[in-house]
Amino acid sequence: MFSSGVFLSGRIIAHLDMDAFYANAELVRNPALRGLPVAVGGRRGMQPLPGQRFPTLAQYEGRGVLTTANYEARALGLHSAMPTMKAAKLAPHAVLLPADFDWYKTLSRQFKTAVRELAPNVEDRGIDEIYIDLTGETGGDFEAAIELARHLKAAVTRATGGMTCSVGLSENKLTSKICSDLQKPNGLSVVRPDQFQEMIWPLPVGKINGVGPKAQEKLKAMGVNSIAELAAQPVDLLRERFGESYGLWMHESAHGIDRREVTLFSEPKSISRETTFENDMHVRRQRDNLTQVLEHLADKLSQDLARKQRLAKTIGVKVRFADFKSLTRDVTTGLTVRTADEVLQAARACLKKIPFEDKGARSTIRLLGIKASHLITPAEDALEKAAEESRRTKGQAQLFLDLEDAP
DNA sequence: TCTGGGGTCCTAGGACCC
DNA sequence: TCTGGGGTCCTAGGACCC
Repeated sequence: MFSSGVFLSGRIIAHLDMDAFYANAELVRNPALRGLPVAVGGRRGMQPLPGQRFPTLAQYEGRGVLTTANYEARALGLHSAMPTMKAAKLAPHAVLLPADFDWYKTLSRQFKTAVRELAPNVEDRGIDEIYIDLTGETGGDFEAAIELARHLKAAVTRATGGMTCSVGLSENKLTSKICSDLQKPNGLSVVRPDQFQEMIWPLPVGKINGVGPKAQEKLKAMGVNSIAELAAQPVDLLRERFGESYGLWMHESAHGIDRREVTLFSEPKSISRETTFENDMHVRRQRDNLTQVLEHLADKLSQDLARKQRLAKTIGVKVRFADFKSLTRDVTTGLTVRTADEVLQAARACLKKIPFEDKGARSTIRLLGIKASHLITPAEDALEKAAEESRRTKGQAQLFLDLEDAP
């Protein structure tokens, strides 16, 4: 029998974050990279120059940003989301490898499977991160959780051929996420319920997952930089400045309150494909190229829909102009969309709504994308069609009745 | 140094219906 | 002839995250 204490005690949630995931994934299959500064990014097909073992940033030409830099590369000032050309100026001799998502997904599955074998309550947060509810495994005891976390870390390293991760332990997702970042790489950090103020309050507000650059800027203007300073703000003031729900959320976050559960499954809400061109394209003069791109995106998107067994009620397009301003347009037709042709047709209808011009800012684009949303399963689609059919026939029956009633 | 690609959630206005 | 308030759906944009 469980003692009632188990139910009265708080939760224990772990946040597990793989260290420099893509870069370290490359090291796993190519140990010769060990010790070298390695960045992942750029386009496919880069070859090492003659006499060199690996392609380097210096030889990169074109658009894009780094997706990851390992710790050796970070020491040279590189970081993810840095424009590749800027990185090349900073560290021309760093190794640059193109992203190989199939390989990263393989390793991702491996580490998640290893974790689930020890603790099954896992929430996916993308390719390299998970939350784990350890309440059941530990009875809410932090010493037991630390022990289990050590096992989890070892299992992850074994399952991935030597990759490390950092783990945060606390009573909720918000705090564990902050906490896993306290010691990196290969860290294990704990924030017990009575340690929130001592350990988290001194940190900058940007450490809260959900407080981004815009909110930080606004808070700074109010004289709020640390989480402690945010916690000291009257909740009404935050609601006034940031909106009802975001203001309240900020206030609660600053006080370590987060009731969100670890969710084991979630339905996909949208599926999209987009691409940035090597060179900007003129919407009229390069119409044929753009058509090809659109067809390719529609093709890929319909494959994604098929793989995930979904149909879309809404299709949207996204365009980014040469000046980086973006526009979106979407359509909901009342029909569900599935095939490449159907996606393409809907996407064309969306594009018709975009105010392109012959010259100037609205004439040249750098990105084109298609998005499917309001997704339903084939079973739901069949149900809705049946319901529609029944409404229609009922409507007809009603019409007949009305006619019969008529004199 | 010009800025990738895949997502989620929230807000706000207008249409439309009751 | 003027005037409600609420609910839901659609659309566009923006902030944020990995």
